[in-house]
Amino acid sequence: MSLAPAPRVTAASYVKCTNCEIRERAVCATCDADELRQLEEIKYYRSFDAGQPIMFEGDEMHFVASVVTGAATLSRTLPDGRIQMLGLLLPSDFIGRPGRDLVAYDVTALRDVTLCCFRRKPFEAMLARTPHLNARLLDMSLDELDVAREWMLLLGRKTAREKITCLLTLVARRKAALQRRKLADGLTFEIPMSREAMANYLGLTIETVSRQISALRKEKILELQGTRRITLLDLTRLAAQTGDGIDIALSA
Amino acid sequence: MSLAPAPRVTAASYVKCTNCEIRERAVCATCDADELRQLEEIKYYRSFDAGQPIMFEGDEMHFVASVVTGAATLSRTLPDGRIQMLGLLLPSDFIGRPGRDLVAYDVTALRDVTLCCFRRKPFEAMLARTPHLNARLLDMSLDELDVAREWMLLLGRKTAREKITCLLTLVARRKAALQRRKLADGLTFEIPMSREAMANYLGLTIETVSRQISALRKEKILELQGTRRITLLDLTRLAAQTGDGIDIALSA
DNA sequence: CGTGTAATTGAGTCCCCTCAATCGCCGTGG
DNA sequence: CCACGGCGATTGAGGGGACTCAATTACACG
Repeated sequence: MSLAPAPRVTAASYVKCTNCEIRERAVCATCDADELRQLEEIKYYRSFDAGQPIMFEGDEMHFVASVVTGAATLSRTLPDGRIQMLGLLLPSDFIGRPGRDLVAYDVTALRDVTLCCFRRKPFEAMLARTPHLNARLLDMSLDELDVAREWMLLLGRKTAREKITCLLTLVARRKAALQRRKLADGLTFEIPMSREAMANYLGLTIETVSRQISALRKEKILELQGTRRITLLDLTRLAAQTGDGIDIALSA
Repeated sequence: MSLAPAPRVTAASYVKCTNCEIRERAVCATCDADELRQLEEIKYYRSFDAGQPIMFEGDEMHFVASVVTGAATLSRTLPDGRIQMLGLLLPSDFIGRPGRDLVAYDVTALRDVTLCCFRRKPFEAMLARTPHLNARLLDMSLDELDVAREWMLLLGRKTAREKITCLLTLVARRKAALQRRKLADGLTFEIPMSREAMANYLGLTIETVSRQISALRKEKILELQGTRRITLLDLTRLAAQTGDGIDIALSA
C-alpha cells in the first residue's frame, strides 16, 4: 500500500503572495499589504522544464518575473556560437529590466523552474508610484552588480584551476547557508548544472572543466558519486587554490 | 603679449547644481529644485591627480560621489597582484554604494578627476525619502549591470584580437557620440589610458596588448602618432574582428 | 538491457603568458 | 646642447596552459 503522490504546484495553481516562499527576499519583500494586493492583480505563474528557453535576446519583453523555484541562467551567444553565461538565477532573483522593450539576454531554464510573472507595463506603472518596490529593486540590482563584477575578476584573471575551485566553494557555501550549518570537511552536494553549463559559466571548454575535476579527484581533494554528486574531502586545500586567499574563500 | 590663463575650476571652487555640466545625466538628473537644494547642503568637491588612489577596497566609505570631469577606474586586485579593471568611470557616473559601510573596489584616478561628493549618511537618508533619486539611481545601476555583463562576455569568450578591437571601436564610438557625428573612416582620437590600463581592462598582459596594436598597424587598420594617439584607417575591417558581427560593432 | 547523450581521456596545436632585452620619449641636470 | 636616467612601450624567444579534434567510457533513461 502506497501513499498518494504529493500534490505538485503547477503553472496553473495560484499562490497568494502572503503565503509565497520567496516573500522575504524577492522584489516584493518590502511591499505592504496593499501593494501586495496590487501585485496579485498583475501576476501569473509559468513553469518551464529543464533545458527549455524562457526568453531570447531581442524578443519583446512582455513580462518581468521572480524565480519562485528551480534555477535559470542568463547568457549571451556570439554569432559563431560561443556562449558565455552571465548570471545564475535562483529563487527570489528577478528577471527582466523595467523600462526596456527588448530582452537583452537569453534566459534558459537550468532545472525545472517556476516563475512569478508580472505583466510589464502595469509593473512599470506600479514601480513608478511605489517607493518600496523601487528601493527593493535598487538594492537587488546593486547586489547583482557586485556579483557580476566578482565574476569579471574570475573571467579576466583566474586560471582554469582557480575558476573550478571558485565555483565549487561557491556552491558549497550556498549549500551550507541553505542548511544553516558551517562549511566543514566531508561536505556532499549536487552540482546544479552540467559540465557544459559549468564551462559556459567559467569561460572554459567542457574538456578543461572535466580535466580539472579529474585532477582534483586524483589529488584527493574531492570525490565523485556519479557525475553530478560531489564530496569535498579537503576544503582547506580546495580553498587554497581559488586565488582569493584562503581566508576569503572559506568565509563570506 | 599673451592672454591671461583661463581660470581653472579647482576642488575648492563651488558650482551650483543648476549650472553643473553633468546636471542632465548624473544621479541628480531627475531632481527638482527643492531636491537640488538638499543636495547642495551635503555636497562638496574633491580633485585627484591622474594615477592617485581615490578609495581602497575595505576602506570605510565616507562619501558617495559623481564624476564631474576626468576619468577614474574601478578595479580589484588578487593577493598575488593580478589586477582586473571592473569599470570605467566617466563624467556623470556614480561612485559608491548607498547602504554599505565598506568600499568594495579600488577606485583610482585614470586622469585628473573632479568628484562631486555627498556625505554618505545624509545621502542615504535623502535617498530613502526621495523617489526621484531612487528611480534615477536604479536606472543608472541597471545600465551599469548591462555594461558589466557585456564585459563578462568579452573577458570570458573573446580572443586577444577581439578584445583589442572591441575596446578601440568602443572608444571611437564614444568619441563620435561626443562630437555628435557619425562613425567614419579616418577617425583620430586619444586613448584615455595607458597600455597597462588597457591590459587590466581586457584581461590581457601589456605585451599582448602592444603586440596586437602593432599587428593592426602592420595590417594598415590603424596608425599611431606617438603612443596614445590613434587613427583608425579601416573601420570596416576593424569592426569585422570584434567577434560581435560587423553590423553590431558599427552601430549602437 | 540497449541506446543516446554526457563526460572523460588522449594527442597535438596554438594562443597568450613569461622573461628579458631594447627602444623611444621626456624631463633633468651637467 | 647633449648626456643621462627613468618610465612606458615595443619586440623577441621560449614555454605552458587551455583549446581543438577525436576516440572511448560512463551514465541516465526508456
